[in-house]
Amino acid sequence: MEQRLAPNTKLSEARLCETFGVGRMRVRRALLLLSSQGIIELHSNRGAYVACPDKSEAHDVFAARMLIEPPLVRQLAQGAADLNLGLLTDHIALEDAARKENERTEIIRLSGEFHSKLAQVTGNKFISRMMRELVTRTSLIVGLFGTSEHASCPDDEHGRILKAIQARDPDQAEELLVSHLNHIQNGLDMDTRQQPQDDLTAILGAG
Amino acid sequence: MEQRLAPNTKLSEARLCETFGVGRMRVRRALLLLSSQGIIELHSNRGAYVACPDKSEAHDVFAARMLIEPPLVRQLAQGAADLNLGLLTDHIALEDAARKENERTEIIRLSGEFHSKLAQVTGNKFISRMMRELVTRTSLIVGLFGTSEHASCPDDEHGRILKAIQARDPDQAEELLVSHLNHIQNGLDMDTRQQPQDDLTAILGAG
DNA sequence: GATTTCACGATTGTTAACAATTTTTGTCAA
DNA sequence: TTGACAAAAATTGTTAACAATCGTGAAATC
Repeated sequence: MEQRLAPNTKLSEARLCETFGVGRMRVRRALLLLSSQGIIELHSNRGAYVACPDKSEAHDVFAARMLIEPPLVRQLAQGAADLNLGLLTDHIALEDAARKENERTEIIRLSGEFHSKLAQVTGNKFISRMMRELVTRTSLIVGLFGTSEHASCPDDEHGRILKAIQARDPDQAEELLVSHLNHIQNGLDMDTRQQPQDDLTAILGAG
Repeated sequence: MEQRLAPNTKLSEARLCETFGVGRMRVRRALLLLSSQGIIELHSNRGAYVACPDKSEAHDVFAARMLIEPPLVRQLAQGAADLNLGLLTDHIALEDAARKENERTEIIRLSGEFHSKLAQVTGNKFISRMMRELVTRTSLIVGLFGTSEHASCPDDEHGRILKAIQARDPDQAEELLVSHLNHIQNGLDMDTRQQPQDDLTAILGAG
C-alpha cells in the first residue's frame, strides 16, 4: 500500500523468514492469503512475486470503482444522521498534516485509505472489504503507471467530497467523487512502466 | 453453494483428508482460502466450521448487493453491442431445464449463478469476483433463514431481467432486479434457524 | 446431587527433514 | 563470442513426526 515494494519484486520464502524472524509455515500462509487478494502472484515451483497489473487490469479496477463508489457516496450523503462521519473528518486532518510535512509514503497511504474509510462509514463489512481490496490494487497501479508525483496529490478533493456528504448533497458528492477518480486515472500513463527491484531486506527491514 | 453443508458444521482436517484422499497440507490450504472468503470460520486450536451468518451479516450482504447490482444491470442494459449475452441466454435455458426436472440442488446452484454471470458479462475480473463472493454468502443465508422452498424459486424473474437488458431498457432492468432482490430478502425469516449437522463424509462422499 | 478438578484423548499448530522442481553456474564445442 | 548441454545450487512443495491446545469424562470434594 505504501509502494515500498515494486511490482514483480520476488518475495522468496527464506528471505521473508529471516526478515520477519518467522518460520516458513507462517510465511507461506501469508503469501497464500496475499495471493488470494491479488496482491501477489504465486507461480508454481517458482515463488511469489508482487503483482504487476497490466493495462487491462488497471482499467478493470477503475471500472469497478466507478461502479461502486458513486452509489456509495450517494448513500452516505443521503444517509441517516447516525453515521459516524467523525472517522472521515479525523482522516482529513491526518492527510492535511502529512501534506504539510511532505511525507510522501504517508500521503500515498492516507490518500488511498480515505476511500476505504468512506466504505467503513457505512458499517457494512462486505462493502468495506471490497473497497479495501480495490484501493490496495489501485495503489499498485498508481505506483506502476503513475507519472511522478502528479497522481498522488489530490489537492483537497477528499475534503470537498466530505463537505458535500456533510451538506447532504448526493448529486454534488457523486460528481466530485467521479471527477476525483477521473483525475487519478488521467494522471496515469498506461504505456510506460517502472522497473522491478529486489533489495527486499532493506525495504522491509523495519517491519 | 448447493447448501449441502449446513452452517456450523464442523470440518475436521482428518475427516476431509480421508474424504478427498489428500494430505493435511492441501486441506489446510483450502480451509485457509475458504475462511478468507468468509465461507468458513477458523477458530484457533478448535478447527473449521461452516460460517453461520447472523441477522446483521445477512442484512449487510443484501445491502451490498443492493448497492452493486442495480448499477451493474444498468450498465449492461446500456452496454455496447459486443457484450456476450449468450452466456446469459444459455444460462436461462439451464435454469428452465432444472426447474422442469425439479432438481432442487441444481435449481439453487443455478439460481445464484445467474447473478454471478451477470457480473461475468461485464468482462471485469474484480466485479465478477465480488459478485461471486456475495452470491456464495447469499446462498448460505438463504439456507439458514429461508422458509422452505419459497425463496429458492424466483419463477422466471431472471428471464425477465435478461429481456430488459436485451431490450436496452436500463430503468426496467434495474427495477426488475431490485424487486427480485427484495423478493429473495422477503422470503427470509431472520428469526428462525436451521440446526447444524455433521455427517460430513456422507454429504461430501461424491466429491 | 451438583460442582470442581484432573487427566486423558482427540485435534490442531509447528517444526524439521526430505523430495521435486527450477534456476544458476560452469564446461565444452561450434 | 555464442550456444547447447550438464552438473550443482537454490528454492519450493510435501510429508511425517512432534508439540501444544482444547474438549470431555471420570473422579473427588463440597
